[in-house]
Amino acid sequence: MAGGRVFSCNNTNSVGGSNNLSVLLQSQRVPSSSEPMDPLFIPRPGSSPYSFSVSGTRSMVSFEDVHGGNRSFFRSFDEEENGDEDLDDYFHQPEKKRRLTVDQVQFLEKSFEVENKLEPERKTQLAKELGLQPRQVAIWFQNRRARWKTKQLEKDYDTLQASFNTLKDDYGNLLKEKDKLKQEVLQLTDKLVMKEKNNSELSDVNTVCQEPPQKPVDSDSPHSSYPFEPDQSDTSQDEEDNLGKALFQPSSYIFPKLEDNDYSDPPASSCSYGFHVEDHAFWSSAY
DNA sequence: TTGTGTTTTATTGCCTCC
DNA sequence: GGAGGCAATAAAACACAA
Repeated sequence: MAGGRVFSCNNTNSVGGSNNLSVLLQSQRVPSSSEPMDPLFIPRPGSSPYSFSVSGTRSMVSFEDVHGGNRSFFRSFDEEENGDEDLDDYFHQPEKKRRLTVDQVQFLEKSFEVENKLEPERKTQLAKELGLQPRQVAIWFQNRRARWKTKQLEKDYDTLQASFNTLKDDYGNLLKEKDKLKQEVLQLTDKLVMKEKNNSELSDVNTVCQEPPQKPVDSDSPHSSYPFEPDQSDTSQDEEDNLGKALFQPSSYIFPKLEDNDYSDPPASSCSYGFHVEDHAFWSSAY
């Protein structure tokens, strides 16, 4: 193991330590689990740094720069438990990594919830309260922030995954909708073509059966191509004819043949649907 | 009991800020 | 330049199946 710090003071609570510790702490104020902690988690004046129960896990406490009170605290426990012969081992063991007690961790967790950054004052205070080195507290917060960040990343990943799936579904639905609409447009186009075909056949029959026009053809007349127009007063019918004519003039188609990719790149104006510029003018005047 | 994977504590080196 | 944060990593402690 790298590093030269010695946090020795091996206190393995699993050796019946919790019970002894409880006895030892009987005279001290032990908050119940339901008792709310100080909001900033700076323990009350006069309360002991060990005023929490140790719930029997295998945990150890290290304390390098708090030899005074804390060491004597644990010496009391260990002397009771193991006797003097263990003390030498106790204080001369090679350095080992020590887990914090459950309560120390709980304390730190609460404090972390309040604020995940550690100002020097709070660090010192927490260290004092928990009987740890300030550096240990700092390290704990650092590692805790790293764990929090990892969790957060996992959450973010899940969120992104979920919204990706939603978007994917939406896209699939839109594709289906697009195909459906495309089919509809094709059907309507066919219908219109058929209708126009019938109309023009009917018109041919009329031309054959009727006599030539009596009136001279006015070349300036807007209806010059329709010499057999009905009464001029019937403007509605006239407009209808013009509309039908405009719709199927080669230069101004309203329903162009749809190519496979004609939706992939929307036109400059998504409302044009393949109209020529002059067709827009026509529609403006027609309505 | 042991092998193995996971979690926790701690170090190191680099970076940023004051 | 020192303090503090972070990422990467080591290593001890722990959990658990076989």
